[in-house]
Amino acid sequence: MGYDNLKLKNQLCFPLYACSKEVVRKYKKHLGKIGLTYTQYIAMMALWEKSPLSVTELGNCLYLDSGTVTPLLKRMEADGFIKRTRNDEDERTVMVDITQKGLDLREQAAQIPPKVGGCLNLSHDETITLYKLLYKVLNNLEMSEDE
Amino acid sequence: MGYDNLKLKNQLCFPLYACSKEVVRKYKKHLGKIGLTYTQYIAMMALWEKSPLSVTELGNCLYLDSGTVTPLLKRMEADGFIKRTRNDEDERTVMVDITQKGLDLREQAAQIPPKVGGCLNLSHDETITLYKLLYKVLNNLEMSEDE
DNA sequence: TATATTTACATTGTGTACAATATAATTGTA
DNA sequence: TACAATTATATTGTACACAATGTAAATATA
Repeated sequence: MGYDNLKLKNQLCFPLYACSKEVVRKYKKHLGKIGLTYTQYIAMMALWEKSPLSVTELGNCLYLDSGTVTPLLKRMEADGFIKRTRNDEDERTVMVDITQKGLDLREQAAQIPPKVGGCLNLSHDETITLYKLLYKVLNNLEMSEDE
Repeated sequence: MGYDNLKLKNQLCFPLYACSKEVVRKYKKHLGKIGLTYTQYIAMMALWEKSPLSVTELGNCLYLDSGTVTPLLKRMEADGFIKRTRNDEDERTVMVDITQKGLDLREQAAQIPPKVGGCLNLSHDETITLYKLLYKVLNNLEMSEDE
């Protein structure tokens, strides 16, 4: 009985990948109504809390690189949610600020997490356990950058 | 203290999304050497185990829709890993088979999961717990298709 | 202070990912 | 058996996602 570790059922990565995709898909249905994609939504969450942020800082918060963040921010600026300004002190860095339109979105966005959370149907303990395990993996992966 | 449920730290979906992305990134580094992307890799896993599969069946296995699967399979066919054949009995369905080149890949692919698994650094119990919680969420999301 | 290095973003190219739509084959039904 | 409805796949358009590369500004060093 060979190749057991190549069965989808025996993978940890596959349910992780599929689960992430399905949760994001669920979010998208709600986010579409307020004009955000999922990636734009997590960018707004970072900015609602810590604006202004540089492009690099935002990318680090979200585990995204500049090839993703730059076009993402351009679309968000075109939609009027944020503003990008090149820093006066260091002309290399671009600062990202929220506009009033971006701030106004917060009220409606706050309704969404409980709706999606309800679909997951986990107990409080299960939620905490899953949360901790995910961050544990995330941290462990950062440790082993080299391999 | 408003909008606590909009902080990245308080989200479950965000570590899920980030974790999935980082694990896939880790896989990619190994998969590149054998000429596969991550999505192609999980498609091969499904096919190694259950080939032949129709496009729809494969899409269901992987939680992917035809807009993703069709171009994916076309690239894999161009690379010589699989073969697509329109079914004789039902001309609507396309059957996907593995080629010899695709079969030969299995040996090298089998080396990869333990390498990535090592980076996750979870105990046996933690791995089982995470696995079960991910499938629980995945199943619960399928139940609540409507909302 | 000239030059090498580093840093911060941006660009390019390839490959997903999915909603919405289109198309052709099959099946159900009057 | 015509024709409507369904099914299976493909196409289109938009938006990530990242590796590799490019570029300009800032910093370090001889």
